[in-house]
Amino acid sequence: MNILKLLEDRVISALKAAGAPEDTAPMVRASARANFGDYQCNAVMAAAKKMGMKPRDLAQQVIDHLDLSGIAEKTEIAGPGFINIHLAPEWLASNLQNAVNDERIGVEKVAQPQTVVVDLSAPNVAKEMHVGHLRSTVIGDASARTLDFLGHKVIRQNHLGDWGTQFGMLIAHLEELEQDSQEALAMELSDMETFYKASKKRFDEDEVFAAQARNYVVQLQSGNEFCLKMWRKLVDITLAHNQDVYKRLNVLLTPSDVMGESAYNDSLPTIIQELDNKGLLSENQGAKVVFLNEYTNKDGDPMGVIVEKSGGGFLYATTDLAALRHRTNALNADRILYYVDARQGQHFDQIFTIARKAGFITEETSTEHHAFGMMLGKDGKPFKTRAGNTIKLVDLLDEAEERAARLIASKDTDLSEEQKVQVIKAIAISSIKYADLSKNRTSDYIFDWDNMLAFEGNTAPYLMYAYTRVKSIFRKANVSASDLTGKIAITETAERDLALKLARFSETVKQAAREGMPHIICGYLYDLSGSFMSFYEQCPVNKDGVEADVKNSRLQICSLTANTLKTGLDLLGIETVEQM
RNA sequence: GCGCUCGUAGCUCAGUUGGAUAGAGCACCCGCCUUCUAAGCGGGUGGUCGCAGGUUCGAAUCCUGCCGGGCGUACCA
Repeated sequence: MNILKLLEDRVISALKAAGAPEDTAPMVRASARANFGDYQCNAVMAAAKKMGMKPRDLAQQVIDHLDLSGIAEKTEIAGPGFINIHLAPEWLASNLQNAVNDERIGVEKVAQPQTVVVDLSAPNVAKEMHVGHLRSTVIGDASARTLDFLGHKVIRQNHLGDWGTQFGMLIAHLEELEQDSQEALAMELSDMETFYKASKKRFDEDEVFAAQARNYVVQLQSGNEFCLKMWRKLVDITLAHNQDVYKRLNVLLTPSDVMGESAYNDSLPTIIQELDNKGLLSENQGAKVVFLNEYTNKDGDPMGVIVEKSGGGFLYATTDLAALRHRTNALNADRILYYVDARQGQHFDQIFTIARKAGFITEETSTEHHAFGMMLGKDGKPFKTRAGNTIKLVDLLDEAEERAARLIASKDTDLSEEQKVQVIKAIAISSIKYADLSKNRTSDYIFDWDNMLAFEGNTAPYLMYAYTRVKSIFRKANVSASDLTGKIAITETAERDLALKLARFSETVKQAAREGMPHIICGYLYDLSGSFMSFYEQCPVNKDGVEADVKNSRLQICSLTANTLKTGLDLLGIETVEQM
């Protein structure tokens, strides 16, 4: 049950009945503080202004027409004309009861499912994934999971960087290694960064090698079989590396989601042709350019986007246009979401504009660059290691596991050794992911080991811990959630607070899906966990003196709490453990 | 130069798209484990929301101008 939607519908009716203008938005929000009720309507002040009425008079008329019987126990006017809605505990209880018995815990699927293409991760061939890939991968994955949960058709697209001039030197180096030393070959390929750097070194230092590398670029692009075979090898090795990382990160990407730059190769001339047919193409200094009046360059002239180089090669704008066309025509996308660095904002603005003009996407296609900020060092400057490199993703994960292991060692637990290993992994990976997911993706973020691998406060372990506490109650109670029957009653403040939070899951998930912002779910789950922790302290379940019906009621609240936490964490791609 | 973006507590971040007294975590201080897991709970200290104007019933949020950081600004991606 989406409470927000329900209240909005009722408020709209009441506003209409009170004579408010047709386009008046209901403006129902969760109340800022408890004494303002559970939800508040902020629409009256603005509407009254338009109508030339006193806000409080209009508010009274809205309340007179507002039918919330059985839902609210009290609606009142406050301040300049707010309408505060206090939900009835009985209604909260019955709402909760429905969710307990619903396998989707009260979250309806959308009425009109869309086809949503999610562009995420996009690592490069022959390079290690580094921390810079974390946001795209993890946030994109969470958004995809959330859209999928709501019933949309989600198509993940991993736009792999698998094409370009660097493949000449990579192929030449791979060939050398295969002939010279199997040992060196195995070693370098176990860490793609080493291989890449060795190739670069050869290219810079050896003229003969460099000439061969350049030759191979041409060969590869003209479809030479040997070069293609070597190229394929590099791609496969990289994909295998990446797949290990995805698996470790609990990210739902597979090799079948890979649609790399090379996949659009053959359609690039067609793109140019179609741009030309539409009259969008110009020639400038030998290059083929689309000029856009919407943007200006340094000299204040219309900005040109080069789609074909003077030598005849294509650029990433061309590839991205081909991808847009493919996603619209072949994949039938209603929405296309790009989880890509904010630095490419202008690039996406441009290609979206061109694609619309060229008809590669329709008027209805929603193209959204879900940008995220850069990673900065503790000094607020772009992040680098002492050696000037970025941190490899695998190194980050290793460090996290070491820290988690130290934490577990310091705890007095009755976990088996086997369980400990599992818990360490779950906590380590979750902490890293949560550090990224819980922040508003649009701003830059400071990379700091301690911060990223924190285990207290608003972190994944806190949420996971809340989950284990609920599960612990069920172990002690010695019942399974499915055996629970009887009426839920809400009497204590902590129960009411928890019930309200549980009821808000639906509206939260929908908002997060709409905006592609998993941090909204994080904030919600943290809030929910906090409410549960208070409930846990104040409302005993298994202790002596708890009446049977109270115990039964609380167990059902616990059951829904557990399911909501698990579901919510799953939408974030975070695993739960039963004990920790 | 132009464009985009950010500036909120000592630090890291929220702030429901213009709502009421700006919220969390970390750090610091005080309380709570013979009672369902203390990775926890309760309480406290800490703010001129970069600065100055403007818009209006109402601004951290919108507009303008400054200040400061970051990014982008056609033949890399």
